[in-house]
Amino acid sequence: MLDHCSKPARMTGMAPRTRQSERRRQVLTRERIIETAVELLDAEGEDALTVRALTSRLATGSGAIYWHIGNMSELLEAATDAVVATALDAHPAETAGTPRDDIRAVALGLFDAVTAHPWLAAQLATQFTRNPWGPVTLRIFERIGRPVRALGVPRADWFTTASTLVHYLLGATTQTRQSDDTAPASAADRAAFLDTASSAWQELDPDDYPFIRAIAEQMRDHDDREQFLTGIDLVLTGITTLHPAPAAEPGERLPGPE
Amino acid sequence: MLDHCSKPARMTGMAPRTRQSERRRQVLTRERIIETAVELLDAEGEDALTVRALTSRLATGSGAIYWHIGNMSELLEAATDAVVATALDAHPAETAGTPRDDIRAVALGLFDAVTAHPWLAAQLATQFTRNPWGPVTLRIFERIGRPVRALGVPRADWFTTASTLVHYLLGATTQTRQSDDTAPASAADRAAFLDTASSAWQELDPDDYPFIRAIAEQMRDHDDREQFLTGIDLVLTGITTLHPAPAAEPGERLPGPE
DNA sequence: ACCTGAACACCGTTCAAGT
DNA sequence: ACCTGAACACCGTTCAAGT
Repeated sequence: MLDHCSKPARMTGMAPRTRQSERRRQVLTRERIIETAVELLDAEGEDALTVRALTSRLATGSGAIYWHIGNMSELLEAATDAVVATALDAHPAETAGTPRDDIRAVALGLFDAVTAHPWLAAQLATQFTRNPWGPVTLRIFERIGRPVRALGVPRADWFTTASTLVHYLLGATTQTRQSDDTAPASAADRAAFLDTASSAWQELDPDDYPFIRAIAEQMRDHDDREQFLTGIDLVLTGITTLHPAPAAEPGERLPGPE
Repeated sequence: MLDHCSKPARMTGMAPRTRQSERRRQVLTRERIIETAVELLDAEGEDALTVRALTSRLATGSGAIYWHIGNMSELLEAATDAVVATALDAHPAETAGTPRDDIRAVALGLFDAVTAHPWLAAQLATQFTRNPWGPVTLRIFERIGRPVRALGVPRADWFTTASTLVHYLLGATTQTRQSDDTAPASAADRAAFLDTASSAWQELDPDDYPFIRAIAEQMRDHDDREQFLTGIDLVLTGITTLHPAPAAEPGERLPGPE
């Protein structure tokens, strides 16, 4: 008989077994803490997620939180992972037609998640740098990798190709938003922001920033989502140019080598 | 006559005028604070940069810091910008031959800076998400944009093309490193890390993570720098495929349209 | 103009103690 | 096993006061 739990917060993915049917509104679980964290982040932004705020929302003490969760950055990771998971599940890869569509679906899922949860961009970036092969990265990588394989990319290039796509994806989703954490920008706010930025760019020193000055108007008129998809297409073009796909009927499912 | 400085920390790029020749070792300036911040970050990692640590290194009070600097995140931005600036200056764009070489030079400059300053990856990511068009992004964008233009990309696509490249670049540099902040990983540490990660991947559920399992060995044997450059080439291939360059002598300098 | 440093209003985390 | 909540060791930032 092993003492399976003398130190807390270890069994990461496992809900504590419920003996009868417990009123879930009352029991404190890891899942409930994560849920509440996401609510707090959505409602009041990243700075509002403190253990004190959690304890008051959950009507417990800080010790209770730490019994379930380990520490704050673990909670942030779990919250990010949860949101990313549902974002990716929103577009199940099997549904779409071509591998290209699958990749676009994953990309748009992430993009929409970031606009729905303004705190997510910063957390994705943090997760990605602090824990490059943590659950969040792994999840995205897997979802991108499958269509990369189906695209007909040779096995030896799977890792490199998927990495490139994921890197672009993370870079792009991560820059996508200029609102502050609490108030998702309205369309008007956004236009105003782009307008002032664009004007500021035109005032830059012509010797230091000729290129920025040259694209100032383009940037004012650009649409983030569209630009995002164009970038994906550019990377996909690179992939299919370097690794021309084996001939196949359009819409047919490619199993990929091996 | 205008009172140019009733509120502090406003004249961002301007050194306070020195009347005679002041012993610079003694005067506290914005630049000296930034320098010290970088030293602190390099030596002890991101968590070690506190205003208390700064005051003791600089032998002042916290108020002195705030007279020059505004707040902590402004300091972080300035430190990041300073390091990025010298990283990009290490490979002046004019030196290299083709636009492709210029782009690679910028990319490698950033890559090397991130490995030399382990805290930089996280800060780049933060700067990029919190302040998408701040000085750091602008600087990189300009440096990438010039060769994009020289590549012969049509004017209408300058912004989109440069964005894609920058997004990939940031994503890739940002994931590049798994050491903790204080101890840059030795080659052996790195190999051990990749080895355990690779093994862990092989243990993943075959239903949930077939792709990750399939690339586990590739990832163990991969080299970050090489993978980084391969990604750049892939994106460049996408660019030149979508926008074939006008014919020109190899090595000849293209001014770009307009 | 520039700097001091005590004080304020927070943090995350721990841990003896309860049930 | 699970939770309480006071206490600890920090933070960034402010501001009256000095020169």
